[in-house]
Amino acid sequence: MSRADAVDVPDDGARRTPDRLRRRASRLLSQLTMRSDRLVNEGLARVDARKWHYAVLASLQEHGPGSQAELSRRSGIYRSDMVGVLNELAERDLVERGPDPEDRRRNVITISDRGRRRLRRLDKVLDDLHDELLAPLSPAERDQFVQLTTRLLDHHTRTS
Amino acid sequence: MSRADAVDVPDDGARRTPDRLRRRASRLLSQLTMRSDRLVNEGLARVDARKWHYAVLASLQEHGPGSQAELSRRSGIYRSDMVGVLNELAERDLVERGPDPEDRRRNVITISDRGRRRLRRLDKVLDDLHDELLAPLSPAERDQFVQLTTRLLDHHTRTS
DNA sequence: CTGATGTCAGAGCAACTGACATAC
DNA sequence: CGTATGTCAGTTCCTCTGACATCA
Repeated sequence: MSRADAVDVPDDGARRTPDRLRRRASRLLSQLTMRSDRLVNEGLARVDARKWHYAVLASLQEHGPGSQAELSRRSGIYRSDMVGVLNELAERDLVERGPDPEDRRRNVITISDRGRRRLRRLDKVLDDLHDELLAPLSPAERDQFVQLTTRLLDHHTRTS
Repeated sequence: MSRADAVDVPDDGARRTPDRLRRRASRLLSQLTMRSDRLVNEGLARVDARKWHYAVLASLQEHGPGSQAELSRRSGIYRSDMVGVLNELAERDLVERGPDPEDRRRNVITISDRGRRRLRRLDKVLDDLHDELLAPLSPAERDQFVQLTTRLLDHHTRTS
C-alpha cells in the first residue's frame, strides 16, 4: 500500500473532525447504556432483584395498586412480560395479586409491607449504583445530565 | 376502587421525591438509548446499512487498514461478529479483504473507493439522524450532552 | 360486536462465550 | 510451548408480536 492514501493522511473528504465515531451521540449512548445496564443488573442481582422488580414496586408505591395492564402502561413493560415479573414478585411476597371484584378480567396488584421494605432497600442499592455510574460528574453536572436526558427522552416519547 | 388508601397519598416512607423511576439516570439512559438505537437503525436500514458498517468504515478511514482482530478492538465489535460484518461490506465492494503477506494468520482489510463514498453518504445520513435525536437541545446543550456522556463513558471504560 | 385483559408461545436481535485449526 | 487470528456454533438476554380465552 503506497502511503499516499488513507493511512497516515486519511482522506477526509468532508473535512471532518477525527474520532467521528467516538463523538456520535447515538454511539456514546449505546455504549454508556451498556455499561450502565450491566452495573445496575449486576448490582441488583447481588440482592436477588431485577430492574423490573424495582420499576413495578416503585410504580405501586407511588401511584397505588393497579391492574396488570395498567402497571404495564405505567412502567413500560409489555403486559405479556408483566406476568413473569409479577410471578417473581408474588413468589417473594412483595406484592399481592387478587381478582378485581369490579371487573372479573382483571387482577388487582397491591404492594405488601415486605414489598415496601424491599423497595426502600432497592432504592438504597440504586442510589449507590448511581453514585458509581455518575462518579466523574459534580452534583451540578449530574443534574444537568439528568435534565438533558429527560428532555431528550420526553421529546421522543411525545414524537413517537 | 376505594380512594382511601395508597392511591392519592402514597406512603412515601423514605420521603422521596416522586417519580423516582423517571429520574433514575440508568433508566433514562436505557429508554433514551432504545429510541436512539431504533432511530439510527431504521435510518441506516433505509439506505441498506447497519451501524456496524459505519463503525468499520469510519475506523478504516481514520486509522487506516488493519487486521480483523484489530478492527475488532478499534470498533468494539467482537471478532466473532466481525466476520459477518466484513462479509457484508465485502459483498458490497466497500472493503477489500486480502491475506497479510507478513503474517499468514491475518487478513488485511482496506477501505475501497466505493467504501469511502459510502462513508461520506452514511455520515450525512447520520448527521440528519442526530439532528433529529438531539432536536430539543440547543447547539450549546448538545455539546454539553456529548461532553458529559463522553466523560461518563471514558470513566467506565478505564474502570472496567 | 368491539375492545380490554391475562396468559403463553415464540420470533428476532444483539451481546457474548467457547471451541477449533492455523500460524506466530 | 503459549499466544494470536479468523471462523463457526451456540447461549443468553430483552424487546416485541401474535394468538387465544375470558369478560366488559
